[in-house]
Amino acid sequence: MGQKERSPYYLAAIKVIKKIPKGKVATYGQIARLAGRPQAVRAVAWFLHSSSKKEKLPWHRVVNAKGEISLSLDQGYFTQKQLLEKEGVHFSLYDKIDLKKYQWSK
DNA sequence: AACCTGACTTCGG
DNA sequence: TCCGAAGCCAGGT
Repeated sequence: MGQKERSPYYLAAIKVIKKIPKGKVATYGQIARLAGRPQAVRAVAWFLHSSSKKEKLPWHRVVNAKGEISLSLDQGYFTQKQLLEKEGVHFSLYDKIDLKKYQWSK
C-alpha cells in the first residue's frame, strides 16, 4: 500500500505517451490535448521529466511544437537525438524534425 | 501555506 | 518572420 496517488490526468498523460509508436514523435501540446487538458502542457513536461524512468516512457519521442529537441546540450540532447535517429527519424539542418512527416497522428 | 521552477504553447507587436 | 510576455498545471522548497 505504499502507492502514491496520482491524478487522473497524470495517468492519462502517461498512457498517451506510451502509445507513441516507434519512429514517430509527438509534441507536448498534442499529448496534453489527447490526455484531456490541452492547456496543461507544462504539467506534461513535468511528468515526463520526473517519471520517464520509473514509468519506462519513450520520452525521446516527445519534442516541442517546432519539431526540435527541448533539452539543453548538457542534458540529454544527444541521447535523445541518437535514440530517434536509431528509430529512423531524420533530422534536418539545425537538428529539426519534419513534423509533417514524423509526427504521430492518432 | 505561499512562492518558484520547469524537457511548453500561443498570441500580440 | 522573429521575439517577449502571459497562461497553465503539478511538484518541490
